[in-house]
Amino acid sequence: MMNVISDKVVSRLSQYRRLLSQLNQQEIKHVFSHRMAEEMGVTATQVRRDLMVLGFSGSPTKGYHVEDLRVKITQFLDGHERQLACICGIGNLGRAVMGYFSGRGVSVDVCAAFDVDPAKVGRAIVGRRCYHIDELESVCKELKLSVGIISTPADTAQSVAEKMIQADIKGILNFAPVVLKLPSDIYVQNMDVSLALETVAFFASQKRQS
Amino acid sequence: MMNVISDKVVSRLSQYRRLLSQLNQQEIKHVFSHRMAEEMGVTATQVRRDLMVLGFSGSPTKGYHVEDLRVKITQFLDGHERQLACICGIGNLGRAVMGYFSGRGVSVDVCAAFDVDPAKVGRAIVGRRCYHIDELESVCKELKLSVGIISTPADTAQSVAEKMIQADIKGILNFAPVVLKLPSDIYVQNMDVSLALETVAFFASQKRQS
DNA sequence: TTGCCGCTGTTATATAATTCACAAAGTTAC
DNA sequence: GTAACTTTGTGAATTATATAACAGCGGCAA
Ligand SMILES: NC(=O)c1ccc[n+]([C@@H]2O[C@H](COP(=O)([O-])OP(=O)(O)OC[C@H]3O[C@@H](n4cnc5c(N)ncnc54)[C@H](O)[C@@H]3O)[C@@H](O)[C@H]2O)c1
Ligand SMILES: NC(=O)c1ccc[n+]([C@@H]2O[C@H](COP(=O)([O-])OP(=O)(O)OC[C@H]3O[C@@H](n4cnc5c(N)ncnc54)[C@H](O)[C@@H]3O)[C@@H](O)[C@H]2O)c1
Repeated sequence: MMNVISDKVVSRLSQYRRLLSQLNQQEIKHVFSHRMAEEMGVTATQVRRDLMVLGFSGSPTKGYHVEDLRVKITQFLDGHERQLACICGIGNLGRAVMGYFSGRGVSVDVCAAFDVDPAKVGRAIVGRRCYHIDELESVCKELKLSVGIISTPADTAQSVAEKMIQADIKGILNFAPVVLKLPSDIYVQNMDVSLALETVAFFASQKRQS
Repeated sequence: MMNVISDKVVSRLSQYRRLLSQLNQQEIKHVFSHRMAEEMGVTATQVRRDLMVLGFSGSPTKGYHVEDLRVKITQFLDGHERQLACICGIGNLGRAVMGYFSGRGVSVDVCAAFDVDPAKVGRAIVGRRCYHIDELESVCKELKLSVGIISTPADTAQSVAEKMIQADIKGILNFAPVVLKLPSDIYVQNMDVSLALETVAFFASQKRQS
């Protein structure tokens, strides 16, 4: 079994890559861990530690080669093939997400949309055809999608997730405010905006008193 | 200084409250930690440990009183007054968030919107007037807002955050894919959807190989 | 050359978060 | 009444995560 890696490290690697792309555009060839750390709001030690998992070496005098490191991270994160995703629930949020990730050259491409609303099914949403949720399995298997995004109402999220699993999807990004009950071999990340907002509100009101 | 509490605990408390509201609607009066744990996908010990910070006691025979606990959590999280928030950047994502949190009876109310686009400023967005970003300080101070949501493009997020601080905002929920550089007395939570999606994609592709 | 200097890579340590384990206490069975 | 359960509350142990510490190396100044 492959050496286990925490999702925090993966997330930071993804952030490093983003930063490296920016540095690349600014024609910066080399960068020190301190610089990366400062831009990302972490410590230099953390940066070096994270990069250890890649087996990528920098030079003590020049730092890390920006483009080489970017490529190395991309190889590590994306493996070989580009990742494809689908999204279920093309409401207000779903449409925004779809518009953001569809097309533009980011590393994950959201290439299929699903809904149950007859007003949406069959029509094109931000340039992609919207399928009926019943077509999920066939479309996903055909396109070999491995990632699903749930932006349906909370009460349908569980059933949508189960349909995704039927369609061989292995990772889910869930915007619905529910805890999905799924087999442990499915990776789930919740993006619960309400929870996040309430957490921010709590600390904001605490800071207010001081 | 008040005993420090981690954001993870705050977030879970908020989730417990959500669950308790549901149980309340189902007319369930008492609940055991095991039940709550199962619904939330955590351990029973964690539930009890989290509830310790409230100083709320359950009964070994009946468990926790649903409504009393809900009220206790609400007092703890919201303090006394209802929290008010503003949102800057009424694009695709901002409009969705605005529509979701404006009005409906959740604990945080997004009651003011700001943008720079002349096509939006002055008009009503999902029932609320959209102000120009230059009015941020005066409006926020007048309404005593303490929370800000950033959904502007990445390259303007830092300047928007600084304007929020000028307006006495103490907590920020940031959707823009940048690390904000702010004084340490401002609480920031990043909702980086791209990072989350890439993280999910990574683990999905890993599961695929096994 | 020689002796610093600043950076990387990595081990050791510290802190944070979670789980284990169990005493205390109410309930039920009989 | 009391023995057997069940669950809470919480100190202790464990695990996860982040920081500190430092050896090793190459450049550079004198
Ligand atoms: N909009 C926000 O900013 C926001 C904030 C916090 C949480 N959320 C959560 O995100 C989710 C989506 O929010 P939204 O505002 O876009 O909701 P929405 O009501 O605008 O959209 C939901 C969409 O899902 C579709 N749908 C319903 N059942 C379906 C099914 N079984 N299969 C496929 N599609 C189905 C509906 O037809 C609709 O188009 C909700 O769970 C909501 O709680 C949204
Ligand atoms: N839409 C998504 O699903 C998604 C996903 C990941 C990240 N994001 C991030 O969220 C942010 C918003 O995304 P979006 O899709 O809504 O973008 P958008 O371009 O649709 O909207 C941006 C809005 O911000 C306004 N704006 C620009 N400068 C401003 C300023 N200085 N003050 C106030 N308003 C200003 C613009 O007029 C526009 O209305 C971006 O940073 C984006 O990277 C969005």
